[in-house]
Order: sequence, then C-alpha cells, then structure tokens
Amino acid sequence: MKLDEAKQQFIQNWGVLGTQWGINRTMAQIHALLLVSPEPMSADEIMSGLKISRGNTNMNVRELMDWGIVEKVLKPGERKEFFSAEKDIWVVAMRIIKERKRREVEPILNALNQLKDIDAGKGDKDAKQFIDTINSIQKFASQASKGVDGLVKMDEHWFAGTLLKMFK
Amino acid sequence: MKLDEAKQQFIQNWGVLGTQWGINRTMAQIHALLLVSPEPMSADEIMSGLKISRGNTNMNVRELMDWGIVEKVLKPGERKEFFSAEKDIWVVAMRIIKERKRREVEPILNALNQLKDIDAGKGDKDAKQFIDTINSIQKFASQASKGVDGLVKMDEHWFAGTLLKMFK
DNA sequence: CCGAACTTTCAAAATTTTCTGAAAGATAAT
DNA sequence: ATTATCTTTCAGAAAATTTTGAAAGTTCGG
Repeated sequence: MKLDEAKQQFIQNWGVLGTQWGINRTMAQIHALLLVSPEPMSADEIMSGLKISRGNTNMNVRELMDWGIVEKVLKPGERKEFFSAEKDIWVVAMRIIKERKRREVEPILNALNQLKDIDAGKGDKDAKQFIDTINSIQKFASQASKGVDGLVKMDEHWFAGTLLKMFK
Repeated sequence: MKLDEAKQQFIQNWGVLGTQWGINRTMAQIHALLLVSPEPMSADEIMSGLKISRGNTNMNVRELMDWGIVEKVLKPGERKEFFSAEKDIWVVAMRIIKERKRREVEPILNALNQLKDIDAGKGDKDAKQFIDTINSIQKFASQASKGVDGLVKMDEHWFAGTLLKMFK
C-alpha cells in the first residue's frame, strides 16, 4: 500500500469513529489529517486535502482548538496561519476525557441534584424509588468523575515521566 | 417539585446526554423512562409516555435490548410484552462500555493494522513517522481495551461483592 | 489611509439521521 | 380457519445536523 493511500484510509476510519462517538465527521477528519501530517497545515491545505469548504474548515479547526488538541502555529514571515495536532495520543485522550466531563457530565450532575427535591408523602414508595435511582446515578457519576480527575492529575505530574510511557 | 415533573425532567436530561454521546435521543429517553418506572412498561405505555410512534418505540426498545440494558418481561395471562431496564447503574455502564469496545474500538484496531503495510524506501522519513503514529494509537487503544477487560472481569467476579458496592 | 491577504460569520442548501404510520406478520384464543 | 391482539417492517416525511460560499471582518505592509 502506498503511503498516501494509507493516510487516506486512516482519515476515513477516524471520521467514522468520530461519528460514532458524537463528534462530527469533518472535525475528526481534520484531526486525523493533522495527526499524520509531518508539517503544520494551512487552512487552504486542509480544504484541498479533504475537499471541504473554507467555512467548514474554519469552524472545525476552531473547535479542535477549543478541545485543546490542535494548535495554531505561526511561521516567521508568513501571513497565513498553520495548524498542528497534538501528536501524543495519551495527551489527546486525557484532554478529550477531561473536556467531555466538564462539558457534559458536570451539567447533568447539577441537573440531577435539583430533581431530588420532590414533594412526597411520607410513605410514598414511588418517590422513594425515584430518589434512589437518581442517587445511585449521581454516586456512580461522581465516582467516575473523581476517577478521571485522578487519572488526569497523575498524568500531569510525575507519573507522566515513568509508568505512562508504557502507553506510548 | 412533583414526582411526575421530576421524572419528566430526568427523561429530557438523559435524552440530551445520549445525543452528546452518539446515542439517539429517543433511545436514551426510553431508557430513562424505564429506569424511573417502578413497573415494566408495555409498548403502548412507552408510546404514550413519550408521545412517539409505535415504529419508533419498537425499533429503539429492540436496540436497548441488543445493548443488554433492557429486557422483555412477560406477565402471566397477558398477551402484551413488557419492558424493564436494568436498574443497577454500574451494570449498565459496564455493558455499554464493553459493547462499544466490541462494536467500535475493535474494528478500528483491525483497520489500523492493515495500514502499517506500506511500501517505503529505506530512508523514507514520512512513512516512518506515519507508522509511528499508527503504532502509538494502537498501543494506546489496546492498553485501554485491556483496561476495560480488566474492569469488566473484576466486576463479573468477586470484586462485585466488595469494593464496587461503593458505587451503588 | 488603502488595498492585499487572509480569517470569520451566517443564511440558505445539502446531507444525514430519525420518526411516522399504515400495512404486513405473528400468535393465540375460540 | 377466523378473528382479535399484539409486534415488526419499511418507504416516505420530518427534523436535526452539517456544509457551503459569498459577504463582512481583520490585520498588516506600504
């Protein structure tokens, strides 16, 4: 298989995986493209590389930057902006997990809290069961959330230097 | 807040969370509805509870059963089928994680394997870098995958009885 | 200031995903 | 074997998401 062909395949696969995980296809593809590009790429290069419009490119690159897994790179003497993806997959995964937790899990946890505030007669079986369900979801989510924090913190500190090299 | 109101809210929230994680809104809502229902529900009850069509109901209930987090329950002397959700959130989470791994992560890992098969000259820098990237993704994914297996196995065995009670 | 080079925005169009409802398929009682 | 009850299917409709591209905005050198 030719190199370019392999890159192309990789980009497609990454796009599909993205969709399945609730990320839009193009965003995942741009990420893949940058991942396998030895050099930072300009908006125009991304556009022609993936055959997508300027607006689409701009929008999704910006979102990738929000996620902290793509950065803007300026080349001296060039007017254009270039973009490059974080190449360390472990770092990418940590950022994504951390960010999803912040954006999605935390708001839900808050919302759940309000739900426990129910007017119920003393012996109201149903209300009790409902509150139990909510409680158990909360307990689970907050444990998971702590687990993530732990992982991230580990990574940010010394652990990064040693054990985690195994993942690379 | 009234109990029904709270349930309603919960269902909506769960629907939103589902969308963000690549699960369709209705499926998540049906799951939520069953989660907070003290009794198993029939297709008709789900339809009227969520104001959705029969087809939609049938399709999504079936999918939830595929995921192993909802089951069909037959009541003696009733012609209808009833459905009930797994109430233990830890079990739900394990099933989902395990299933997503099987359906999504494993196929990608396979696909990646083929990509390393590249015709490259000996000193081909670019090809080398590409292969490195693919390798590191594979290594990461397979570690993560093993981690999941470990978690699941733990859960299936004795651990369930002890430490994991913390999550409930 | 002006204009060239580039980036951002956003309304409308295209695409993808989800949902509906009627028809066809089961199953069981009579 | 007929009918009543319930489930499944699926083509077309509706809704949601994504993409486009042209116009507006920005920035910089001269």
